[in-house]
Amino acid sequence: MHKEHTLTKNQQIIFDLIDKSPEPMKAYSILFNVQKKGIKAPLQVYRALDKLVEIGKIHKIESRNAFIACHNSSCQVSKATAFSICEICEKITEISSASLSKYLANFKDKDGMKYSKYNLEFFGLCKKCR
Amino acid sequence: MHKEHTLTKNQQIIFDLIDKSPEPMKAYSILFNVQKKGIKAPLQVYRALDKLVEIGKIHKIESRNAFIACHNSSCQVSKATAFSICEICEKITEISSASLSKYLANFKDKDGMKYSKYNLEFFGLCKKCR
DNA sequence: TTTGAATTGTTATAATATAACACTATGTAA
DNA sequence: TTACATAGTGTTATATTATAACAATTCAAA
Ligand SMILES: [Zn+2]
Ligand SMILES: [Zn+2]
Ligand SMILES: [Zn+2]
Ligand SMILES: [Zn+2]
Repeated sequence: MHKEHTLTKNQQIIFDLIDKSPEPMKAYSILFNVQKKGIKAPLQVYRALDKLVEIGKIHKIESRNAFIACHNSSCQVSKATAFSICEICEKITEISSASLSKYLANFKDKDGMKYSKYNLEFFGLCKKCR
Repeated sequence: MHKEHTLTKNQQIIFDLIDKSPEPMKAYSILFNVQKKGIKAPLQVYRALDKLVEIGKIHKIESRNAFIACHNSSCQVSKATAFSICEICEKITEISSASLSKYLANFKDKDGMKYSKYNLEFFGLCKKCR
């Protein structure tokens, strides 16, 4: 059902880095880490990030200005995202809950407005930090 | 039940500006608008914004780096926020839905983690732009 | 093989946010 | 009242995040 996107060289380099990272990465940290691979300017990073977000390979954690690889197979585009964020250790996990996504996908506000996209960020303390 | 916070001079000036604004305001636009009142530096703005967010008088729209006054009486702190964002005209409204907030306040993830705070941003087209 | 869309490389700059430090107000308690 | 703590202020400098503009290149579809 989902279209395969062949990543370009820069996109692949940057995706691999984010995918390997145990935590979300920030743009300039990505830049620092890929300079040895020939990616030298912020724009090269941001352009790859934009594309990777667009095709759903990564998501942006808005409250942290950081990027995380998507490991949720039912999530091929960044249109319905939910994250769990520990406010102490900053551990961030993508939430994959059928009931949550169903509830939010069907949510209508008072005007009957229906939404094509949402992003939800939960904050609290993870197991380890509690 | 909720504690009244007496705003300081800078906090009041900045709150009044945001509260009067028909749309969310960005920090440097706020700065520009309050310079005639003697607030000259970004830090003065950010400090007031931090405090106003903390006490729930305003909220930050994370995906837009913008600030909006809270008009939701049941929302005295910024711990459970939901917004509707039109992707064309950028009209942004705070959503006040008892069922939504109840659902999210009780949401537990797979690990049984319960959250103390959340922020939800819905994207779509408003009435006018549809 | 042309042609158009996407991607790249590059320099410069814009926009958003915080560090550090000295000072001032304000409230609370001895 | 005096002392103390907490919060707020003013200021300069700097860090962090993100985009504008333009020329060159790649690559697949018509
Ligand atoms: Zn995902
Ligand atoms: Zn933690
Ligand atoms: Zn509110
Ligand atoms: Zn609209």
